[in-house]
Amino acid sequence: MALRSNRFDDAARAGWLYYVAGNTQDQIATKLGVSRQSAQRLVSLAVSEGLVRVHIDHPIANCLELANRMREKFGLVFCEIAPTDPGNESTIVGVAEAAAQEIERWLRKPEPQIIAVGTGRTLKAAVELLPRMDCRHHKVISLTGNIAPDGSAAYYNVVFTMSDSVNVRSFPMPLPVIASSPGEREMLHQQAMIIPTLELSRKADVTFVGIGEFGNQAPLFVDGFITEAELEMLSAAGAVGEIVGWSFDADGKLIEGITNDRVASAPIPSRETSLVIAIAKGRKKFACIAGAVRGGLINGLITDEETAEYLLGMEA
Amino acid sequence: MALRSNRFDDAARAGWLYYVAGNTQDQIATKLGVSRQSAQRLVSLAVSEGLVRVHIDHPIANCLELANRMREKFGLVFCEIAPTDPGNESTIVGVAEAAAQEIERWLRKPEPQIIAVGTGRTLKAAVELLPRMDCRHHKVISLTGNIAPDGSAAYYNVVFTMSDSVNVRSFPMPLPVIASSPGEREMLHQQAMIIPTLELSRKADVTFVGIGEFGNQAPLFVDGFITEAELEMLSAAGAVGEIVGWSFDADGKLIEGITNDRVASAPIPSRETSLVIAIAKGRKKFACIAGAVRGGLINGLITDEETAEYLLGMEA
DNA sequence: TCCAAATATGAATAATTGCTCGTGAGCGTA
DNA sequence: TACGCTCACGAGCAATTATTCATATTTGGA
Repeated sequence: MALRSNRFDDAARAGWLYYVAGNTQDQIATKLGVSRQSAQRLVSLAVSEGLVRVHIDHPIANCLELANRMREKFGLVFCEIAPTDPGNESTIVGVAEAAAQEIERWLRKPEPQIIAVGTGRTLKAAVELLPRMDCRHHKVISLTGNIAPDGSAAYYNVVFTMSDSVNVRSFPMPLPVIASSPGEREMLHQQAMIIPTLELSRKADVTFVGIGEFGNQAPLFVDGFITEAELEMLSAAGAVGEIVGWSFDADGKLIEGITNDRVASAPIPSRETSLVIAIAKGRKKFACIAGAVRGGLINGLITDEETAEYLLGMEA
Repeated sequence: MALRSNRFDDAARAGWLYYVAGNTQDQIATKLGVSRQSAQRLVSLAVSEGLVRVHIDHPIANCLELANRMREKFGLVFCEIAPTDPGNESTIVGVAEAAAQEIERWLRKPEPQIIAVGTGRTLKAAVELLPRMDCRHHKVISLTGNIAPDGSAAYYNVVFTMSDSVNVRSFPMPLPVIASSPGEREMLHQQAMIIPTLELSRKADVTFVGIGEFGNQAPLFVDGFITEAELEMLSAAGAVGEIVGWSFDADGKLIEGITNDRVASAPIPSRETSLVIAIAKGRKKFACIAGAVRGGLINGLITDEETAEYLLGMEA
């Protein structure tokens, strides 16, 4: 441990000398008394371990304008657009960074906040970008269960990742994501450990969720929360996307039955009294993001230029 | 203007693609439709214009420990130590970054704050690092006059620099730094525009100041606020440093007379009721920083490892 | 309209950075 | 002790980035 933290210390120092003080790796090597290659490794370790945080302090005009038009067209309370990296469809680093920024903004508030979180790859990436901070006065509530179908801890659950860097009172949900029957879901929700968490989720000041798409890459299916048969039934019933397990159609209306009568997640908090911010981008998600905004399942959105342009281009 | 902002927009986008999305400059050139050289220039423009902000999210153990020992030894309420770049004595980028961080922390507070600021190169560098933000609810007060001896605006005044990026209610002092006589100083302080500003400075929640050293590089002298004769008289009287024009000796006691009876700056706010943070580092400043902490002229300090080690090594 | 100064561009080249790979030290195990 | 494994190290080389310089192109005046 001492070794490890010493290594990180060196990495941080190398990163500082490189990015902040503007030394070359050669100079750093001399100053730290290591070889140039080692200095290079320290710098790259600092980057890969997220010790080095970069952000661009300039509002890119196109992003601002798209955000305004999005708020206008879809009546969003909050909208933030990150640049798109053309030709790199899969990178989520832009929206993750923007989301981290926004989550941090909430965490910095001195008044105690109730922050609810869903799941998802992008959300998880965002949470990993959070700086170390001490926020004991806030509460972070997971809207969804953290038990994977095989009984292990669900990988894309976000609450635990957050506690790596942020000291906050957290309320995970020791539940599966989708119960085996409506009755079981009822029973689970009666548990003493769950009731106060559900209660808190209803009072969330702000909620951050991902949006899962349908299709053969559907995260609900890929992660094993639903079977292929259920996936097909849901698709046949018009499902295009899902938020914390609640499947909805192209108009953002929740699908009746199938899996929705046994989703063990808390309901999406009210958009009347709180801000529900979705973080999602990319072509595969166009339809489900469109559904979520159309149906008012969310009133905040963090996405990228390409997605915003698609959403603004489509029929209202 | 459109061109300029467009250029900055491109630079920001190039910087984003480079530092955040991790593209090479070649890829950026293709994506932005410019030559590789132009892409390189855009990236470097983004850096030099401060559009790219880097910071290290890892507490370097040695810096933390030094800060603790500083607080202990000198009874400081606040102390922050930035890494030293060995062999680059002159760089102030480390403490400037740390200071910017702390100023930003105050500016982010939702409750209205009264923030007083002094002058100095390091403080100015720190303020230039502030991100764009909207803080209409705070007030920023200059403790010192902003009129240079030749009648122009004093270059190292900080309030105007701050308004470049931060939208805040600012209260500059349209005064010289040192009046020609005690009587003139009295008269100036009776002006209707000055009285409320002086009043506010007394109620500051936090104050950020630089510390000027004496010697032939003394900023007070170099910037023409005092004559060579005055500099020598002050030195002979034991002056080792100066905060917003108030000269003090090695024990941090204000010098009597000479220039101190006509300094037109507001007094340094009370350390009983507010936090007075000095930002200073470097060998030339060892003596004056030591004086300021010994005499309790300040109760907060942002400096670097080398300076902290010197201060901790000396006789209390 | 024309000229001069300032500015931007791309080619060439120099400097820096990143990667691969072979070596050897450290370490646990048979 | 010998063996095999992992891992950090640095040499060498490939890739990327920064700078310089000569040449256009724009801009602001007369």
